[in-house]
Amino acid sequence: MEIASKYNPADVEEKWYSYWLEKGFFRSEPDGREPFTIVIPPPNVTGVLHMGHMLNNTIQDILVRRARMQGKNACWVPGTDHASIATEAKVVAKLAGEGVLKNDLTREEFLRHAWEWTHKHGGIILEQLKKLGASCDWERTCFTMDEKRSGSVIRVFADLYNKGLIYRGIRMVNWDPAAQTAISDEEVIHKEEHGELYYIRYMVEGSSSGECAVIATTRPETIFGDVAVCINPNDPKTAHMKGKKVIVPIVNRVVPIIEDEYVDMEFGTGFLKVTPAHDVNDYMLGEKYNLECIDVFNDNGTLNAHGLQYEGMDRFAVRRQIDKDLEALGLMEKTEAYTNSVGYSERTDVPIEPKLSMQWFLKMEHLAKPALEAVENDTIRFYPAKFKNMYRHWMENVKDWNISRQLWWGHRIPAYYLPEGGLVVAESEAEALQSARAKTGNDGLKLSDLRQDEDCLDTWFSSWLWPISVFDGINNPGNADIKYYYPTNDLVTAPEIIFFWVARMIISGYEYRGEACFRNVYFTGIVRDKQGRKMSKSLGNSPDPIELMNKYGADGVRMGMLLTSPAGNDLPFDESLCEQGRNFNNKIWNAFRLIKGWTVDETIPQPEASAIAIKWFGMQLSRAILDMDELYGKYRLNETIMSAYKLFWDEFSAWYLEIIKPGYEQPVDVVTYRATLGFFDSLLRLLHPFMPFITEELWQALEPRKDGESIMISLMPQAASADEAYLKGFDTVKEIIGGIRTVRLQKNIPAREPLSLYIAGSHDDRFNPVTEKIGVVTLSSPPSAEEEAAAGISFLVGTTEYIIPLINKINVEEELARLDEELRYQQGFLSLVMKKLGNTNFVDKAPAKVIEAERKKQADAESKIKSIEEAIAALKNN
RNA sequence: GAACUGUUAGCUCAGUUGGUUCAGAGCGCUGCCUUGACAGGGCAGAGGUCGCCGGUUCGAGCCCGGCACAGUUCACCA
Repeated sequence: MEIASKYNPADVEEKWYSYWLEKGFFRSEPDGREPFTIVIPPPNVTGVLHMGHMLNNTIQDILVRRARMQGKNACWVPGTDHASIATEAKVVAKLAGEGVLKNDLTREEFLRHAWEWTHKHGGIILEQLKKLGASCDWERTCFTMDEKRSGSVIRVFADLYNKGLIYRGIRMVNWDPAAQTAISDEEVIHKEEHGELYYIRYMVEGSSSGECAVIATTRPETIFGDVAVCINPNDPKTAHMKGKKVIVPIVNRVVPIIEDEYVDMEFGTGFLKVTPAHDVNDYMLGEKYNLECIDVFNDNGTLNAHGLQYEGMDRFAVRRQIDKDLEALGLMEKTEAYTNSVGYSERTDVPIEPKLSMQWFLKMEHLAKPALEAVENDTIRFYPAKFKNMYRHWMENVKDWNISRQLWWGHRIPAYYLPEGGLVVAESEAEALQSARAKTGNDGLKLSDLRQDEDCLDTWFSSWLWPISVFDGINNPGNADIKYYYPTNDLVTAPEIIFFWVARMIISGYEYRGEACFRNVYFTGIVRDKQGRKMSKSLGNSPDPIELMNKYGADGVRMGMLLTSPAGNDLPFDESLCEQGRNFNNKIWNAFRLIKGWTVDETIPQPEASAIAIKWFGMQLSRAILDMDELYGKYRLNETIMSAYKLFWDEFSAWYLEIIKPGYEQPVDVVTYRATLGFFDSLLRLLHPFMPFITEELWQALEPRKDGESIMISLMPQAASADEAYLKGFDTVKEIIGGIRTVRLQKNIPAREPLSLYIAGSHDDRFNPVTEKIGVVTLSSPPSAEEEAAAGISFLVGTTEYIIPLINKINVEEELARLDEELRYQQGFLSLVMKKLGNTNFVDKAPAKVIEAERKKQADAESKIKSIEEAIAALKNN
């Protein structure tokens, strides 16, 4: 059989993915097995795969594939999110490119465009996940705006409204002037910004002496909304202004000086302009003193009629212009550089504008309680646990959630306004009409008399139901799927959305199922470039995942993503990681080539060394299985893969295969061959969750398989018992061989030149065939006392001295110097130990076990010193 | 401004209740190796005052206090 010396992923990946699909291995239906469920964090429906998705979905696939191989009924539900703001923005931009303005369209027309866009670009990302090997149950693919999910959202809204948890009210909200919608507090990102602090003169009314209040502000463009100036009643600096009135520049509005301790006496001049419509704190002052609220902005961030001659100009243009105009009027005292923090919209990256508007809110305090407890008492575990702090802090200070958005793309709020005022909330128009008639007592009421709320719901108001709604557990709470698959097991997501999504899912889980929505949450890190920058489209520093997979293979990239990404830590991504992954694939490939290249001779006996190697590797394998299980349990996946990596590369390839490898063109005995195939099979299974494609390819080629067989539905190998002493004995063999190799290198002795190796001291003979084969040595006790004393090169393993008689090859001076150095080190070590043992405090207070250990160190050191001294004497005698 | 987390080899990270040679792993680096699975490889090495200062202890990478630096989250005074 001719097998290429390099593994070519392109040849096999598509083949096996199609095979898995065709055989329905990803499909899951409720049955008698233990379920294992993961719901995908739904990517934006029109998004494309980026490195963050690669990491996130690789991890999910590993967890799902492992669970499946543990005999569980694994179900990974895929789907996409309608991403209200993001998608609407894309559609608006696309239409604008065609010269069509959103405002010129009716809601229905706009939604037609949006659906068209969604159908055109939607689901690309799910296709890309297939290339990664994602073993999702594609028949369960959901969309947050498909019929069942939409129904769930509306039902939940109505239910929470009926429970009195949803209310409507005028509040100061975060207004995004680009998207022209309100957004929640969580969607506001504060950024440090270097700006100016403007000192503006507000002349005192009726003063001829030019008396004025100088007000420091960062937002001069809001003076059109000024309705008062506030001072601290305890501030001597401003006390002389009490009771007076000042004139707002440009607007020439006369406003009172009011007093409130809210004003910080240390800041600026001690005067604060009060603009209730455009600042949260000012709004509170406005409420307290019953001040007028003058909104000076249009929804798009330009000034409205209150802005006088500035009407129609953008808020920032007005700021610059007003600076100049005030200067010209002599009312600008000064400006100074000032750094403050400004809220930006997470979606559109424009500064948000505090704005009063009518919005829908969900009361959170009561809902948050069980969700907080669940994480506190580890009913739901976070990996890493450090995120518990963040979660607790947010939950304990949770504010009501603004759930309405002034958008069209999303779930329209099912509230219907009555002609005579008031509203009803209902799951359908028919029900709304019924309720409206009941409420008004007017049976003649028609649907057209009702007006449905124009707003739609926050995207997260649909995704917070995801673990339930994908199993239709809202509409149909008793169905077989939800009963079987819920609660889900693991959630894999980014810490950035812990409040947006994770916390709210937990809340809805308790509200609608009365129990946790998942057991474990694995928080991935952020994928960064070598310079530590977050990978992003705008920076252009993100490699294209599809190209990466073409270059290194899906398995290689999966390995690369996993090798250095502990949970919750950022991943400094570098293509060389994929290279390492690819190299590992190649290593596995070539080990397979080696094994399959052997001819098997059933008549030859099994070499002793092979029998030892099989016994040893079996134990080593068991130990690795236990190790991996423990690491999996702690979600330390990078360490899990490293454990498998070292098992395959170091233990299996470098030791096991080297020991059992028959000579060139020699056959292998059948016992060893069968055992080796068995080991290889186990190794492939252990590696399968990480590298699904190459493991399937080799597993299929390892032995004849029937149609319908697959490594992905086989079971994980189980650990057998391991004899620790035997493993330790083998470690000693490795050290001895290392010693021999070092001597060969130092003395330029070819690796295959046979040598003698004398043993002076205790030695475990069980492994001699291995030592002799790999070390290319003949082991023996020194043939005579004379030989033992004869010069050679010696090294210590433990307290045993191993001597290679090389009298002709050594430089006595050099060897003596080396031994002398070693002797001094051991003597120094011994003296430290003796000092410790001579310390009565230590001897009195330390536990017996520790003292015993020190005594053993002493004995060992003394024994080593004796060996070295003997070697030195032997050299000197020659 | 507050809280939390972290600081161990060139890089990315392990290091359990303080106690055996406990100072580790992978990558990278250095040297040697060209026929026999694999140079996408083999073998052997070098590299660290465990951020700094103090304390507790017979004993500290690990516990306590302070400091420095970094990151994250929250809050925000115009």
